[in-house]
Amino acid sequence: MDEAATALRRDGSEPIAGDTLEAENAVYSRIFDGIMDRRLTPGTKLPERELCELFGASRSLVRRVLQRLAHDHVVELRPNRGAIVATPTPEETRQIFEARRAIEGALVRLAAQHASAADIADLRRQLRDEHEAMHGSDQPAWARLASAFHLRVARLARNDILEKYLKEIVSRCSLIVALYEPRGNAACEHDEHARIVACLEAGDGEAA
Amino acid sequence: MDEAATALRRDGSEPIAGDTLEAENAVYSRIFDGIMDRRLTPGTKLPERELCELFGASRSLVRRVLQRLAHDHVVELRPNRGAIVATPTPEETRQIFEARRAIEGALVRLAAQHASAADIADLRRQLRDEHEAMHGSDQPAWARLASAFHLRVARLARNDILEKYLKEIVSRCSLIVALYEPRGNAACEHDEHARIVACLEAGDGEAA
DNA sequence: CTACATGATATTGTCAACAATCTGGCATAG
DNA sequence: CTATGCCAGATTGTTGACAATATCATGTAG
Repeated sequence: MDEAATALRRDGSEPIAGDTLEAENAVYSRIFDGIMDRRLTPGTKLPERELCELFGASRSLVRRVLQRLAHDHVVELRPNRGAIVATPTPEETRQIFEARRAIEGALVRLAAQHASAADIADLRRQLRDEHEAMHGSDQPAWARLASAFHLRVARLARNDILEKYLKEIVSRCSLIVALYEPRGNAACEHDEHARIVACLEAGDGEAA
Repeated sequence: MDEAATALRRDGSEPIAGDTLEAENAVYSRIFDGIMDRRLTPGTKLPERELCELFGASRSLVRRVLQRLAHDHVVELRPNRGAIVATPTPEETRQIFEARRAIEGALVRLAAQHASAADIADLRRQLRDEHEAMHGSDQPAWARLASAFHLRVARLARNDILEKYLKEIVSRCSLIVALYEPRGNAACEHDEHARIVACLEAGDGEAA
């Protein structure tokens, strides 16, 4: 019944220690990453006591982290009934994809304006890793790299606000694929990524 | 010294009561509105004790509200030094306007797809009020109506995510004009609003 | 007069006990 | 057999006291 605990133990991280703020961010990240990697799937209960023991953290800290995750729409906070990993409804799913399309489009346009040669080189290197992982059998690594690609392009846009929005939306997409695609099928094509890099290099932002 | 308290008392609202969650939302709204109306200006301190007494709320509730506002980037939470109304830096200002342009563009496109005749009628009515307020001398009302217009268009897009993002960004814009435009000058033209409505009616979303 | 240390006060951060609410099993009635 | 009511245990929500830290005035040395 300690589903969350066993899932969270498999992340190979260090125990949490140090400054309070540091610790809070660490707990946040470990749960967030657990969701991104689909070790924590939609509907999984996140009992406070369990998280406290697992991370050696106080209840108030765990509580703050859960509220942050709730604000990011990655967990759902049901009054008096505890937190669970969020399960997007079909309507939410539609809106999430729509919003993603809109924001990623804006980001790519901005990235095209700001990208330097070095940035493009980094991106190509990333692309090569992705290619290898795709042909290798390391499926989870593939998925991680593929979404990292999107976030990297976002960073090139030099707009922290839109970047943060995309990060939030990507994490919600992760919930959706966990829900509706039991087998982790390819979400987006590798070739598309390559084409986007080419367009960025040409400074053509209209290739969204 | 009770700058925040005096500013917040001028909102003509009822005292807070009822369910805890309800009360939390009420406190959140009153502070948020205070910032939107520029009664609370950037840099204003928001001491916990003062807010507790003013709203008759517990410290933990006030604390949660401040964390929410901090997550919205409307207040800044300085460890051990309390909360203040956020003061956007020039770089943040640039990013905020850039993000606003991007998101509002996406929203208008979507609104054009979804808007019904009744929606357009509502919008025109809103526009008329705005027009009156502009020619009358009620400057604060004018500002409120003008930003309400943007949020109404956003609602027509039928995308809660992008709508929430715009709301966040609009509130940060409010901070910016409070900072950089001591006199509350016109932020955007009334005629532009009229043109946008016309484009929506024609179903032409490319008029951003 | 300025700069810096010092201590009293005020404010925020943390924790642990208590209260309120939900969960799940069991008994009972239909 | 299903449905309903109820009780014990577990979980979450809230409060108030205490600890840690910052603020500000005062005093002192340069």
